Amino acid sequence: MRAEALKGHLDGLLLATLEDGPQHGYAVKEALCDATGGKLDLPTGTVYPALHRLERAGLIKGSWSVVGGRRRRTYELTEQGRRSLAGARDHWREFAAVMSAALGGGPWPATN
Amino acid sequence: MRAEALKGHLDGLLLATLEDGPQHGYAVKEALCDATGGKLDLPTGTVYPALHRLERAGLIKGSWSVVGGRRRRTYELTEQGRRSLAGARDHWREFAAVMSAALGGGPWPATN
DNA sequence: TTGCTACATGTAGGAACGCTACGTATTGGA
DNA sequence: TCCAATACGTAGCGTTCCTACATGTAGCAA
Repeated sequence: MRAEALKGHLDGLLLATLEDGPQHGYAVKEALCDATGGKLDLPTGTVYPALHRLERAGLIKGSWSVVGGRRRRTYELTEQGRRSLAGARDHWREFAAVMSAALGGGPWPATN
Repeated sequence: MRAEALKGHLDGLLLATLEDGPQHGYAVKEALCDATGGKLDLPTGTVYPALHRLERAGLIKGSWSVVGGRRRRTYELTEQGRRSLAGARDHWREFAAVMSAALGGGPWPATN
């Protein structure tokens, strides 16, 4: 996976991962890895700053806790984050349509 | 269309536009705009530097000419560029699959 | 008890990319 | 005469993600 390919699309992925319930950062990273069959194994230096950015933007809300002697920062979607996620999905659909139209080679890949 | 969304995907679009035959920069920009129903109206400050980059990378080859009193730099795909385009299509398919898997909200948008 | 791995969070610095804003020049229509 | 469309270009900026490093706990194996 090219490094730059993700640019501008990471926020939506993080928000989507938090849609099913609150998660701490490391769990979000693992969930994304699992959901994509290991194809999206983000470095922590990518995940944590992105979560901080989302929190500053008011899209997620974090709170500290301690589980098993390890401190955790658990994040949950805010109402604004939920709206932003819906927007991200719309934008992705439009972007993917534009890319497929311009890139050619078949309108849509097989659902494999 | 978000500004950052395109990052890392522009090269493939430009190469795909040149696949059907040589084009000059401005025509490439127009072709992309047409192919996407005006949704991808790239500024010239994006197109020209990108073409220069592709030429430096050896993926396209440019030559000057004058048409109607206006100087043009016409670009055509190199063999390496053709291979790169095929790779870009593969990468896009994989990236789109990963995004759709992680973003949720339906596996693939309708083919509209 | 030493060492390693997994878990869990964080920052500093850098590289890449696309955009904004500008500049230059010609053609042709209002 | 003025402006839009055509056609090319660059400088500088902001954003983003990555690499590399730092910190600390828990648990397991040697």
